[in-house]
Amino acid sequence: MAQEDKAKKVKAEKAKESALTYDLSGGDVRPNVKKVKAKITEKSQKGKMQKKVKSPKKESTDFEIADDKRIKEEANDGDFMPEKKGKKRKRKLESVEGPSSSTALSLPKKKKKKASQEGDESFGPEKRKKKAEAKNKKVKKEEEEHPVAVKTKKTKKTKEEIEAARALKIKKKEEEEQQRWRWWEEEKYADGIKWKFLEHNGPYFPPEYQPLPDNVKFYYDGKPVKLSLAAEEVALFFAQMLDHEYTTKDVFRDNFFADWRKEMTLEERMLITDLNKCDFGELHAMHRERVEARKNMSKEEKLVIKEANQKILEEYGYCMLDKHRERIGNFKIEPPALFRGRGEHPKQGMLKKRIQPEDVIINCSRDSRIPVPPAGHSWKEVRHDDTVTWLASWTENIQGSCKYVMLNANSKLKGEKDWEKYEVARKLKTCVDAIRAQYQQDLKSKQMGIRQRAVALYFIDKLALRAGNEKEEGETADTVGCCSLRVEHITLHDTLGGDKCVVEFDFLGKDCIRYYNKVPVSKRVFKNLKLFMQNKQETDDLFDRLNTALLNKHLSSLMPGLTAKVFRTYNASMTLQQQLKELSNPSDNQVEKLLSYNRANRAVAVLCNHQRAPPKTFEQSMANLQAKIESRKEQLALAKKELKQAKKEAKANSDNKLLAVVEKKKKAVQRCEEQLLRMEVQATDREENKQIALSTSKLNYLDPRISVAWCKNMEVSLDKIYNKTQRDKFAWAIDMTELDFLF
DNA sequence: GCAGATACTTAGCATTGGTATT
DNA sequence: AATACCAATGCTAAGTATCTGC
Repeated sequence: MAQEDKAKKVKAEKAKESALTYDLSGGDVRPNVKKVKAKITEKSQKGKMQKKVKSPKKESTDFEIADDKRIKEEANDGDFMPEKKGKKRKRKLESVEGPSSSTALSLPKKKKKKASQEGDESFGPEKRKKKAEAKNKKVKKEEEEHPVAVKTKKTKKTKEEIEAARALKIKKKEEEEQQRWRWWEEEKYADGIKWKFLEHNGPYFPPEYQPLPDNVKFYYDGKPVKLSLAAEEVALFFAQMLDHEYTTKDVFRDNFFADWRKEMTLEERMLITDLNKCDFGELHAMHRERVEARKNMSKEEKLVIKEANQKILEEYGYCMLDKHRERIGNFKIEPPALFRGRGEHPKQGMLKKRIQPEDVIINCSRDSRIPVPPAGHSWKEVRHDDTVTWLASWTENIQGSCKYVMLNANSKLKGEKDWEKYEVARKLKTCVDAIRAQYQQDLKSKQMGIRQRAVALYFIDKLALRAGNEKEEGETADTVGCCSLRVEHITLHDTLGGDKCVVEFDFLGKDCIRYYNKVPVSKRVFKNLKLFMQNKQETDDLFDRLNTALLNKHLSSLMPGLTAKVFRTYNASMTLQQQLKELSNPSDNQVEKLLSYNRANRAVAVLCNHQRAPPKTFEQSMANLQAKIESRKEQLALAKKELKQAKKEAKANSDNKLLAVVEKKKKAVQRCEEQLLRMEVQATDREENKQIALSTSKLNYLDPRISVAWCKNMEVSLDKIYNKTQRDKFAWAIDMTELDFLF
C-alpha cells in the first residue's frame, strides 16, 4: 500500500516535469485526440484486460469544414435500404456510380512501384553512395583507435582480458558491417522481378513423432488403451495443453475430438466416443516431467542441443540470393499441433496436420542446386518464379490458406519493400490536405456510396482504423475493421461528457483486440452516421455500399500506391515525429530523453491500439523496483548526511584531506541521485507501458529514419532505441539518414 | 465485377537465453 | 553456482491488398 502510494507520487512528480498525457494535436499531424490517457477496464467475455482510451476533451478541427448547416436529410439516391446479409457476410454492391471523378489530385493510374520510384529522389541509390562510403571509413577509424587507448591504462590481467574481448567484439562488428549487403546503393530491378538467382536447401521438417514409453498409458473409461501411433500423437497434443484454458472450451474440445477420431483406427473409433471418459493424466504428467527435465539439463547437455540447432540453422537457415547469403525468416515447417486461433475462433482445437515434402512447393532459380527432399520423399512441385519472394510454400489444412517460407526482415527483399512503404507514406504527406478536403466535400455527396466512403476514410485517417476486409463467416473469429463495421459496433451520443456528436466505438479488431474509444466528430459525420444506421438491424453493415476494394480503388486514383493502410503508416510516423519534437529536449539527460522517446512511441501505440496482456509478473516486478527505489532513497539520505558532516568538518579546519573527502561525498550523492532518477523513470515508463505494446509500431509503422535522425540530433546512442535485430532490419535507414531528415 | 487464390505485412503471445543478483 | 528477471527471439495467426479466371 505504502509503496503504491509512493509510486503514485513519483509518477505524479514526473508527470509535472514532462507532460504525462499525449497531446496528439497540433502541427500538421492528425488532429486527433487531445490528451489520450490509457485507462483500464474490464474486458469482454474473454477475461482479458483491455485498454480504454479516454474520450478526447476537445477536438481541433483544422481539416474539418466548419459550416455544417447544409447537410440535410436531403435524401440520397432514393433507394437507400440496408442490404440483406448473405451467409458469408459478403455484400453485393450494385454497380456503383462512377467515381465522382474528381479533384486536381487525380493522377493517371500507374504501376505502383514505378510511381514511388519516380516520385522521390531520395529513394534511389546514386547520391547516397559516396557519402556512405566516406562515413563508413570514418567509423572504422574511430573504432580502431578506441580499444588501444583504453588498454594502456589497465593494469590488471582480468581487465585486460575484458578489453580484449571488447576489442574482439568491435572487430566482429566491423567485419559484419563489411559483409553487409548494401543493397540500397544498388540499382533496382525491373518492375516485378524480385531476384536473378535464388538457391537454398528447402525447408527444415520437424522430427518424426516418438511413441510413448510403455509405462505411460492413456485410459478410456478407467481402462488402459494402447493407441495407434497416429491417434497417440494427437492425444499427446491435447494432453500437453491440459493446463491451458483452451481445453475447457466446448468448441475447442468438440473440434479436437472430431479431428482426433479421424486419426483413430476403426477399432479405436468404436471404443472412444466420449472425450469426458478420456484420461490423459499420465500423458500430461510425462509432458510436464519432460519440460522440467529440459529446464534442469546440465550446461553440457544444453550446449549439445544448442550446437545441433546451430547446425540446422547453418544448413537450412540461409539462402543465396543474387550472390549474397541471406538469412531465411521461417525455414522450419510448422509442426503438427492443435490449432489455437485467437478469440472465439470457430476452428480452435482442430488438428493442424503434419506437412510432408509432398505438400511443399519449392521456388528457386532454374540454374541453382535444387533442394533435395528428405529421403524417400519428393516435392509437390519445383518452380522457378522470380516475381515472388518465397522459397517454399504449402497449404495449411485449417483455413486452406497458403503458408510461405520467406526471408528474414534484415534481407534485401524485405528491407526494400519496407523502405518503399515509408516512401509511399511520405508521399501521402504531399497530398493529404487535398485528400482530406476531398472527403470533407464527399460527406455532402448525393450518392450514398460516396458519403459512406468519405466517412470511412475519415475514420481511417483520424482513428487509424484498419481497412476491414470481408471475412467468411464461420471460418474465423468475428472481428471487424473500418469497412466491415456493423451498426452494433458504434453508439451515437448527441452529447457526452460535455462534447457534442460523440461516436462510441466498441468492437473486436484484428487478433480479437478490443477497440474502445469515444470520439467527438463533426456534425456532418455524425448526421451521416445516423443516416447510415436508419432502418438497419444491429448486425447490418454500417457501410453497406462500401468495401475495401472500392475504397482502395478510390484512394489509388487520388495518389498512385495509396491504400487504406498507408494512412496508418503515415499517421503513426507523423505522430512519432511530432511527439518527439514536442517532448524531447536536447538539454535533458539521457534517461529523460529515452523516456520522451518511449512516450512518443507510446502515443503511436495508443493511436494504433497496440495492446498486450500485462506481463504475468508485472505487479511483482513493479513492487521489486519500488523497493529498490526506496532503499536507494535511504542511501541517498545517508550520503547527504555524510556530505553535510564532511563539509562541516572541512569548514572547521580547512585541511586538504578533508576537502578531498567532501568532494568524494559530493560525488557519491550525485551518483546516488542519478541512479535514483534512472529507476524512477524506469518505474514510470514501465507503469505507463503496462498494457501497451511498443514493439509492433516500432517494427511496422514508424519510419526508422525518424528515430535515427532523432538519435543523432539528441546525441543518444542508437542501440538505446533499437536492439541488434532491429538495427539489422533498419540497416538501410541507419546508413542513409542524415540529421535533417524529415518524414 | 466478382469470388477465390495468392502474396505479403502486421500481430500478440510463448519460449528462450543472457545478464544481474543472491 | 543458482536463481530471478526481462529483453530478445521465435512462432504462427490474422490481417491487407492484389491478381486471376470466369
